[in-house]
Amino acid sequence: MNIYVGNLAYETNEKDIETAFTAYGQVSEVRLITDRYSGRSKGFAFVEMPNQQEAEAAIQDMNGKSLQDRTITVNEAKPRDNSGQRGGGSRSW
DNA sequence: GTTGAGCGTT
Repeated sequence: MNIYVGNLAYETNEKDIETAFTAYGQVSEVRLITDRYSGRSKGFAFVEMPNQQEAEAAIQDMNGKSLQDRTITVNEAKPRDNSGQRGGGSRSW
């Protein structure tokens, strides 16, 4: 299950998220979203957990919790929008 | 500071 983690502090790293979520179960991958043009954190991240029940437990327990003085939002991630799809260079012409 | 980008075939 893909999990969305929002309202993170800029000081938060993938290791912090991984440590926080691995406590509830197995974490397959952690992706801290950073701005591609500035290299800074966007303030949210995604966590992938192979076990659904552990993922739900992590979501329910982590949602609304405070991490580094920031109340984070945790819920199931939505599929990516068109924003991440390749095609910046118009190739469809 | 709130839903993921890789510029060319993973």
